[in-house]
Amino acid sequence: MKNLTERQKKALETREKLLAKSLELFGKYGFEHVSIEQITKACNVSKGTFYTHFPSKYDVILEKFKELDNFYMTVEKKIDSHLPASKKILKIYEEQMIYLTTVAGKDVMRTVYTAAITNHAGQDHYLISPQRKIFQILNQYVEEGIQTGEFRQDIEPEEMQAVIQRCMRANVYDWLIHNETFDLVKEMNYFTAVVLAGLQRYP
Amino acid sequence: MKNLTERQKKALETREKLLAKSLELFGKYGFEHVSIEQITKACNVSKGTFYTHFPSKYDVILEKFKELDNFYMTVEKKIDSHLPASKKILKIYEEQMIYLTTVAGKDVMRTVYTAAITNHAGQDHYLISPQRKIFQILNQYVEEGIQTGEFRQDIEPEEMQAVIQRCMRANVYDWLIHNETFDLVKEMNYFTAVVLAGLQRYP
DNA sequence: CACGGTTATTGACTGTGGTCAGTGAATTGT
DNA sequence: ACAATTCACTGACCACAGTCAATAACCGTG
Repeated sequence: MKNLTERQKKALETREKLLAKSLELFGKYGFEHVSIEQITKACNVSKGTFYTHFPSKYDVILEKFKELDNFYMTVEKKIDSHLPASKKILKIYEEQMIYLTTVAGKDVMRTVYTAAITNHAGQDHYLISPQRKIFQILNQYVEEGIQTGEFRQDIEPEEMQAVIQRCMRANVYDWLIHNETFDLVKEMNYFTAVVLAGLQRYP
Repeated sequence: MKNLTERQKKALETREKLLAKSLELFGKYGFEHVSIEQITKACNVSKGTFYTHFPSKYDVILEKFKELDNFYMTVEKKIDSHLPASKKILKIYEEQMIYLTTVAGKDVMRTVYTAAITNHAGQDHYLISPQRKIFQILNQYVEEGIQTGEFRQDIEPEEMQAVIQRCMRANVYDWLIHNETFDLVKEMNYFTAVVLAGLQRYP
């Protein structure tokens, strides 16, 4: 990490400067009210430089979004391991939604969820990448729930995991398309509770 | 409808021509690979003319999408009124998903679902408009299910309706972000079955 | 018919995301 | 130390969605 040439260090500096300034301006004026020119002028570099460091305007946002995933490392530890799987899932989703509304913000999420749809590259979007920590945690909870007999036994774990994950996107998407008056934390709790009831073995 | 001046008839003709040609080209090359110039040139009108008839490129697609809603009028009649509410919901969703994949197409839906997110007008998008026939039908089924005691009694009808509607968007959205190998009809059936199980009174 | 108002139409223009051939300074090889 | 090469950086350029002042064809009214 430290064996960089002078030139590479300069380049990295430029990149960091662009990244920081981009996020600052996006935060201040909103993603689509900030032009690349505005960013590069504020950093005293040319427009082309932006594109040597980022494939597109959108990728800056994605970078921030990916970084957010680190957050889940800490959340996992906050969850009491003795809780039943369904409670763990509800809890981690609640924490996530609080985070999305207060830290990430609607603008970042809007951008990510839009880009996932208009993804023209061959492979799937990061949004559904199995690499994401949040999915690894959730998948583990689901398996746990099946093994302890808390959840139904007639559904394959992979399918149950897909259902749980879709559940998350459903609520975030609805949050994004509703103008205000949509309490993401509350809605997520409500919706997920219903889904979890559907996954539970009847008592 | 017939008391139109010569001029208005010509204008309407232009509009129809633009609409038809747009949809033809979108179908052939994909929404974002067709430019407004391309459309207007093919219709022998100027670029500005397009914008006197449509607020934006996207609105042409929305027009088609709205028209699709007429489809539900006929579907409703196909459903056996003696079925339990949950079966009716599953059935109408199945019909809808078949329609979306075979008639509407991923490109149209992608456009609509993207526009719903990036909606900057004050009001909500057509996608969640209570005016939509499909929602009126679904809401009726839900109320039916509550009244007959098929569904839980501890959830407000509005909330249950919101859950059912979100269920639909969840599956369509996931269909849009997955590259191929996503069977919308099957996934919808699966997911909705779980949600309906969660809404049912335990036997 | 004539004339004033209406409105569909035009196309040059703007703003913006993204491209790319060219440049020169840092780096590497000898 | 010098030449060859790499690559961060430049800015003119392109494509395209959307705008708008000007125009001309048409309309209703006297």
